Amino acid sequence: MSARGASIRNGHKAAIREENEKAILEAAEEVFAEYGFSGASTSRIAERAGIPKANLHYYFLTKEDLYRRVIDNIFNIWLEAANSLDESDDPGQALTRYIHTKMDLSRSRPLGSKVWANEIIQRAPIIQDYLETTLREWTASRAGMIQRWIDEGKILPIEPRYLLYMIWATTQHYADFGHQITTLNDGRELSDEQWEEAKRTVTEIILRGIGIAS
Amino acid sequence: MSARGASIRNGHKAAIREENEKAILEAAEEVFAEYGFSGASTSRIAERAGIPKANLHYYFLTKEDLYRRVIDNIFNIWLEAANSLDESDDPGQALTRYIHTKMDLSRSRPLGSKVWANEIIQRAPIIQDYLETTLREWTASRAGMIQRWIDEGKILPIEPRYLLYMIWATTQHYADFGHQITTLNDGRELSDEQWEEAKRTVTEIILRGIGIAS
DNA sequence: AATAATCCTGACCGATTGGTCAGGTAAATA
DNA sequence: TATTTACCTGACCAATCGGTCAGGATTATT
Repeated sequence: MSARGASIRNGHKAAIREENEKAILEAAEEVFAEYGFSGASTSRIAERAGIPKANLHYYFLTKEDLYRRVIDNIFNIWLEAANSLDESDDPGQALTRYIHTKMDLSRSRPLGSKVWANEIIQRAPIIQDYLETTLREWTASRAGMIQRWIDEGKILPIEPRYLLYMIWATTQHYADFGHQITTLNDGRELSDEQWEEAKRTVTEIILRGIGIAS
Repeated sequence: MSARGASIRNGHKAAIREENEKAILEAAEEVFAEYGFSGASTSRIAERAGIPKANLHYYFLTKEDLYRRVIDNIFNIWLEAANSLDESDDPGQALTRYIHTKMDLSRSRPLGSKVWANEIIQRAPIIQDYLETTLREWTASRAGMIQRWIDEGKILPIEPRYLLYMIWATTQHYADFGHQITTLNDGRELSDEQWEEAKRTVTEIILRGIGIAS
């Protein structure tokens, strides 16, 4: 236990801190994803992290502190993925890359998407400021980019915002409603092949839908 | 109070029962939509319904009973809307009607959509049997219908299930993520005109995306 | 070896949870 | 009018909630 990875580089105490915070944050993401902020209990999070509740409160003063840390992590991952919709001459390339990135994220980090969904459904009591600053600016800039594609005749005239919402909705659906999709797939999670076909279908419909031949 | 509507037809007692159950169910839908099953508290529901908590437990034995009634109502409304995707020769007509119905439902009954979303995110602890019976059958039948359209060359070959998921995701997004959409609309809810444009955009992209010229 | 800093946790706190119950009030029935 | 039935609720219950705290254990520093 005392000779693992970070513990050598950072000293024993620092390593313990690192490990425990990580365990708590992972457990918290699970529980917040499933039950939302109010429905989640710190004792359940502590139990899933394998530590006493009092120890959880040693690392994170309050439930809200912990929640904010989880949301921060998710938002940063989301921001990174958002950059894949970059300024590009070719809307087909840019949108394909963005949709694929978001679909991959829905598969690799479904919990983050669920925490976000819960937070929005509850009217964003914690992250409203994110929505009004970072997200609003990002959306405006990307909507402007799409509008330019329209003005240059590269895609058909559609309201850019509703296209963005459609991409968000469709890709995140595979995370947030993953349980429903699994159930409708006879209880089995989508296989690699099915996942690829879903990505292809989603991308094709959207690109063709805005007038890009694939 | 004693001379209103149903009270005349059904007697005073029956009218009281009707009114109270309705008030409780409406309050419950609000609270369950916002906080999910575990996060919702019966005292909060009772308070919002304007009655003492003990009276709520007179009409609904347990929190789960009440939740089931709310879910039942929502599922029936959903089933009714689902029929708008009927057997039809013309996929363009059928899908347009279905998408419009689902969009209208997202606007008129956003709470129901949110309760459903919460339930699925929590892995459907209560309604798993619905998913495995009614929803599974409905989906299979509709997927078959879409496949026939493909076989007849009426639409492009895409996996029917992923088209259905796309329609569900996109339309329900306007209910579940309504707060985010409002925030990105400078804090104002979508106007009638914006709503119509959203419907039009969604319908156009999907229909064109599967090869139906509009 | 002594001291300081950090990690850890059982026991506890007041508040809230879902739910019960005895007993009261009002309306329907006889 | 008398009696049955249904509606209503303040007070209460054990369990759980988020959070605190005193004090022990371990590691780092001097």
